[in-house]
Amino acid sequence: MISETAVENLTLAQAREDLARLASLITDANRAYHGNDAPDLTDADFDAMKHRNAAIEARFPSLKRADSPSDQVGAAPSDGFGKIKHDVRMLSLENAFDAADITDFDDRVRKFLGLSSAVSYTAEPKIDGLSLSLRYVNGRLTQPATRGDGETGENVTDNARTIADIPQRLQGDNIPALMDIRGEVYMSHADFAALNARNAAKADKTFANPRNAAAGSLRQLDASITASRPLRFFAYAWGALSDPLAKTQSGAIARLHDLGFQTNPLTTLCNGPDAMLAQYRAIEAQRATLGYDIDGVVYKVDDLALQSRLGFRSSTPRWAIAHKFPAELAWTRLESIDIQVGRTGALSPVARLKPVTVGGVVVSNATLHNEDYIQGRDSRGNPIRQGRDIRVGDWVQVYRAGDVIPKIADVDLAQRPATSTPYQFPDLCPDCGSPAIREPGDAVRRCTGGLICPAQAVERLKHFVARGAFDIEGLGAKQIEAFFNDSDLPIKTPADIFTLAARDTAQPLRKLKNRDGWGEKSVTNLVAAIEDKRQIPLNRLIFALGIRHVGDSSASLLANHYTSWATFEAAMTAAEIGSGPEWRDLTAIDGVGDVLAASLVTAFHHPAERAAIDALAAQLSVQDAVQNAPSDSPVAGKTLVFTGTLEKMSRAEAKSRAEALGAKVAGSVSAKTDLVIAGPGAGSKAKAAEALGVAIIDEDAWLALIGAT
DNA sequence: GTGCCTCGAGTTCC
DNA sequence: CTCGAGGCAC
Repeated sequence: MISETAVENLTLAQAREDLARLASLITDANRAYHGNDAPDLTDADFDAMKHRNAAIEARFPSLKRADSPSDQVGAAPSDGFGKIKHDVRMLSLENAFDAADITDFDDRVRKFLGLSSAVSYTAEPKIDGLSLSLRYVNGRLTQPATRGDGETGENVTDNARTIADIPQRLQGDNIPALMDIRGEVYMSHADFAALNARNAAKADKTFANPRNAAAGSLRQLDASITASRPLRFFAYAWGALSDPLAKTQSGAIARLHDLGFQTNPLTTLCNGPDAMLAQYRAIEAQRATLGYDIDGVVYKVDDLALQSRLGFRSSTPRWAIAHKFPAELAWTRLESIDIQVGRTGALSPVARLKPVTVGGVVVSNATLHNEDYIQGRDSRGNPIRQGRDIRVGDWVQVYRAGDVIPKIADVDLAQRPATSTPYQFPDLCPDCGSPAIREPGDAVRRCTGGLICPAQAVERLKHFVARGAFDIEGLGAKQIEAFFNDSDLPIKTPADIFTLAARDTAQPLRKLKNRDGWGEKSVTNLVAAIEDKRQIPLNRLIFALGIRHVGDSSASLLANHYTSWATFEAAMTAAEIGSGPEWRDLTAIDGVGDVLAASLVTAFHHPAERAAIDALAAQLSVQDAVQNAPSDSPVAGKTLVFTGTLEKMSRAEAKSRAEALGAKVAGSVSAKTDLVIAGPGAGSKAKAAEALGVAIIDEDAWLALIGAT
């Protein structure tokens, strides 16, 4: 696909056409790469396309497109970086946007800990860069990794070694044998401006903002290029440590500084929310003169013992929060409203905007959530945007929520065309024409077509191959779309994926390798990737089915409860909604309520859906769930029930501690309960425990049991 | 019944 | 990342 007319022989018109084609191909390939989708192209093909694009641009500078791929950040494919699994996950932070969010945060912290006195927090600027985890073994830098998805990052060793702020070797005594030090790589305003000026002079690509410049520089495959880019680093956190750094967050930061790291000089200690908010205002006032980008202030509970008691929610720590500065805003025109159909049939309106730059990024789409949101109301009927509705043709104010998702903040009624009419939300599915119904009390309107609706079917398949589900390499969203519409070798249901190779072999013509852009090699790879997933853990299979209300976490609950596919499938088949032993067993799972249970049972009783599930299961070898008892704690694997008032810690804390030790915390006492921890005022649960002969201990005995003081 | 806390679902741009 | 809503504690 790259062998075309030599660049020097191109006519102007051909060149223009070629640039447009290359721009789209390269953009798609970049997207596929970064989205972990199908790698449609080999690196060699990708490089060839970029070279051709650059060559044509060099010969016809006037034709260079506004969206030229040579200007795209992060366009370099970076196959050269190895993957590194973080020992301790790199989490994100909960966000706060106003003073009330901060006082709420402080209230939650104190409530969780059962403290009425003030808590001390560190406050530091939130650097707008990219986070990096640096591993030091015996004081020597061994392995710097990017954040990645939090679980697994990329090894950027050579690049990180070129950053002056990152010590190769730590200073001082008593350096822990193993340390993962975390912080932010960033570029100063001055260095960013100089880099762009230098690049512009060389007709090289310029960067939209310092963050992109830092990210692009760190991801260079050639470390000498990274070395020529002036990157900096602030240390502010840590992962795995063989010895603690200090007893407090502020002490640990001071220690990091002593070890030779740069730490942010604006880090201060605040006693309670008033001091935190004062520091927020102080940092905001200095924002313009700092010389580097920050996007808010981060507060962390100072006492590390309290941090560890607070622990983590599924993806954020309870002991920290990011107080974000107000988002950047931009006005543009709303050109049209499109409706997308999701895998559950949800009709989601999307605003198509006249492209506008917001916070250094060109935005052309924005989410409109649902019908009410367009009309200017939230789900409770309260006005948003002072109740102003959104119409096609309006001037709208766009921002990027959390600096990512474009949303519409406001509408300029003075600019509204006199002819405009309120947006009419469709009541038929735009894809299959089935009625789209809004259940009472529901915010979304859903297509009732089910598997009949092609949009729903495709979205379900995309979910099936997504990360967390089957995660089949080389079979991403784009390939799913293509196979769904393929007349020779269609994939219409999950089972079709696993019969693909056999169907291909059965054909005399072997269509697979003759698909556009496909060859022997890509076929072998795809077939191998599919075979690789024929063995699948039970929880992944349950999640992949795409049953409404069954996400990642509920799928694991179900897998751990039923252990095997045979047991699970039999229980779902036998269950009746609202009654019977299977229903009671299902809804007794902590975290499974009536709605989720009904959704599961309905799916297994629906003839077409059931047929698809059976056909799929027949293709697979499902791995039983392994009960993991990670700790040797006496409560590991036990089911506990707390009742009455706990005096030394809150209920939430007791639950999270017990779970960290491998115990399951249930809400009510049953024959499966191993132990009841009863505080003063325990009533019916303690009685039930006595009746069932379940062991009962008091809070002090419980604390002794888990070795807490 | 009310008020948290989490999870699920949908979305954008790199 | 955000919103809605499910699930559970009080």
